[in-house]
Amino acid sequence: MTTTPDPTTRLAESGARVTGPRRTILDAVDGLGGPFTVEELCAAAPSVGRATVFRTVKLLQETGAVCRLVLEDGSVRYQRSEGGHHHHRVCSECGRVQEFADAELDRLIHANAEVAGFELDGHSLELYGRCRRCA
Amino acid sequence: MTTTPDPTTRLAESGARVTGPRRTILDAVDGLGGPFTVEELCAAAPSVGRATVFRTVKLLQETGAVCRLVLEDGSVRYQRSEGGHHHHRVCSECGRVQEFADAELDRLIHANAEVAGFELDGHSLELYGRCRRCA
DNA sequence: CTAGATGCAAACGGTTTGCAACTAT
DNA sequence: ATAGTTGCAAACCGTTTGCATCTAG
Repeated sequence: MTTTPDPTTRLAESGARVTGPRRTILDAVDGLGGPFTVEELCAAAPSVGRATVFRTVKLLQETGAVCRLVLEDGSVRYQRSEGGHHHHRVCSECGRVQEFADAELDRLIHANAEVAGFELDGHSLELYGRCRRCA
Repeated sequence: MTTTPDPTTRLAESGARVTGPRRTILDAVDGLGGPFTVEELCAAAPSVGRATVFRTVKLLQETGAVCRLVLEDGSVRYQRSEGGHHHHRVCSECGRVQEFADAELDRLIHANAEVAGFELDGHSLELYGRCRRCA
């Protein structure tokens, strides 16, 4: 199976420094567990400046440790990620978000693009509803 | 086939008034043709106040005459829509966006949710790449 | 006639930036 | 030693709001 280096390792490997504030933010992300706004992350890591939180979230997105997700109403949240290509199931009840991959779905998406003569670079798919626990 | 009332009719049917500014905005939307930002729409309808443009875009979204779309980089644009459930193929080259529906894909998405015990309310799917003309 | 719509300008919330001080490597 | 990182505050940008005026129905 694919190795999923921990966020700190990812940072180092991407050439970024592993600093105090960044560790603090990574801990806060783990602590939050679920999807979070930058605002919430700031609250969870009060010792770190706002600008640094924004900069770090962007950095973590680039390294794949965190992924951006767009809720049904268009608002933006982030969440700890295993990285790689995946989609989301967003629960409108508890707010939790499941990552999932579905090769069959991806295949069909590629087929759809092909038929339309569309040269596919990427795609995003988000499911909205209630998770097993909340349904 | 499904009747797709023109935007003006939609407005009237939804109980909203058909006013001068709203007509101006609808014309501007048609004039722009492709996806647009509110900023661009303001420029295309300079006689209408900014706030009204925002309010009207929201209104048009609600009536389904216009749909919101999220680009790969997370930025938001709007575009004239036929309404109803559909997905998008976004061309990164020319910026054009094709609406499409794909029953087979929708079926698979529902199946995916079902297997996961997820009670699906809705979903969004956006394809990114280059359209036939640009590829 | 009157509820709904408009324009303006001010307020807003989230995000970015310039810069001088700091620190991981 | 030095390029990368941080904190702060100010700037920014897209969007919303309060309010007095106007107008479609």
